Amino acid sequence: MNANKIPDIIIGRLPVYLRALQRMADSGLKTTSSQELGELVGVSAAQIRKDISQFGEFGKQGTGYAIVYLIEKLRGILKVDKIWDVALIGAGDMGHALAHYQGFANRGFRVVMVFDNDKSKIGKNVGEFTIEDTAHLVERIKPAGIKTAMLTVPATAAQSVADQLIQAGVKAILNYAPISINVPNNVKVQYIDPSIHLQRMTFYL
Amino acid sequence: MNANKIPDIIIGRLPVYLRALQRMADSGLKTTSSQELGELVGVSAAQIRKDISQFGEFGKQGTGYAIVYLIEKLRGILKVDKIWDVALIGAGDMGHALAHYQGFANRGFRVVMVFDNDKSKIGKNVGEFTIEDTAHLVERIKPAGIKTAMLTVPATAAQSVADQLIQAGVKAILNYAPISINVPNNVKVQYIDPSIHLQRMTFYL
DNA sequence: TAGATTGTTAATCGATTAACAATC
DNA sequence: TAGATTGTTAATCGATTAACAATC
Repeated sequence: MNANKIPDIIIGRLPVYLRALQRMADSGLKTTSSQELGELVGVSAAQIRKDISQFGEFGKQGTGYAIVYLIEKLRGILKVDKIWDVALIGAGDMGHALAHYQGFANRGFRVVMVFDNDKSKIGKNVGEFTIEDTAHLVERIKPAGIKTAMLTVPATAAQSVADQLIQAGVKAILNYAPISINVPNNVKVQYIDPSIHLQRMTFYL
Repeated sequence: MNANKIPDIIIGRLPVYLRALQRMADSGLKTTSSQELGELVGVSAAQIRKDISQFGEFGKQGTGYAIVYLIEKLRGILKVDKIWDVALIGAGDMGHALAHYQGFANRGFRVVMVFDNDKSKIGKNVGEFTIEDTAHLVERIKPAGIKTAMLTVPATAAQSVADQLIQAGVKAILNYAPISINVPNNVKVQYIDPSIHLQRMTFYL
């Protein structure tokens, strides 16, 4: 298994498989098949098998995959068998929702810091966090060794905050700002923009 | 131009082009090239040209694309040259953030109804909306002709709410619930799950 | 005109599917 | 054993890139 050779499109499907498997495990199921999992997530059985087999032989002919075992393997592959500290920049409505979000538990992440550049917000609390000044972002994130951040600032601020995050050593940015940002090759960005996602569907209406 | 022949992966890039073009227009630019736009959004110039040329000849040799004209065309293609009414189901933190979200303006959408099944929330206000009972979802959405909805309910409720939305005639669902849902072929779903997006990046850390 | 840039073709590259031997 | 299902190969399908004539 050489990470460099695995297509990113396969990596993108693994978290979806993992989510479905965890749900199966929660409901008490012990084993599943590529066909059953495929129906659940909307992917062909052949593709499920091909994707998983990139990383090892985790199934058994005749019986399929042991769910808990496969979950362990996928968590290891995706490196979410540990908890990643996440910095949140932008304490608007979306930032608040993410600071309170329960969906990071057991998925490998926890928010540990919240920043904003609005003087009227700095020092206030969001859930269990005290909003810090974005001006201190680098000096706070770098020594903490934080590699992951979520960006919920206005589009106009996104690139400059992203630059600071990169300077602070962040290598993965989940960008909620409605703008494409430029980052070095060794930094990953994922985009969440509800308008973009909706516009992708209206074409078919 | 036959919609059925356009690959979905191209449709998925058009909103990103549109977003960048609108930003260019806002900053006063008049024309752009496939190369300039490509650098901005992280796509090759050849791909930009190929994607756009699926729908017509919108550029000019030597000078490139007139930004406002291309915006008009893309908005027409994506059918966001009108405003789509959107129903929001789930008035938790994420639902509140989306109800207040300013980012739908000028992008083709507006939230018009908010539902929840929590008796303690029904009747309360979220921004300009009064939270309605999910039990009345079909009878409210269907006569209003709403085709687009956002789902911010718990995973356990997602499939049954999706079924009701489909019954109400909704054809496009933006699903924030952390679970894959099954829908008929003529209904589109897009998924937003911050943990999934983060897990897609931790592989590379 | 000379330079720039499109739209499109052909070539390349990559992803998905079908099929089946291996084997639990 | 018989049935089920994996892992993998080869074939198919689809997407991206490179290159360039057309032309603004």
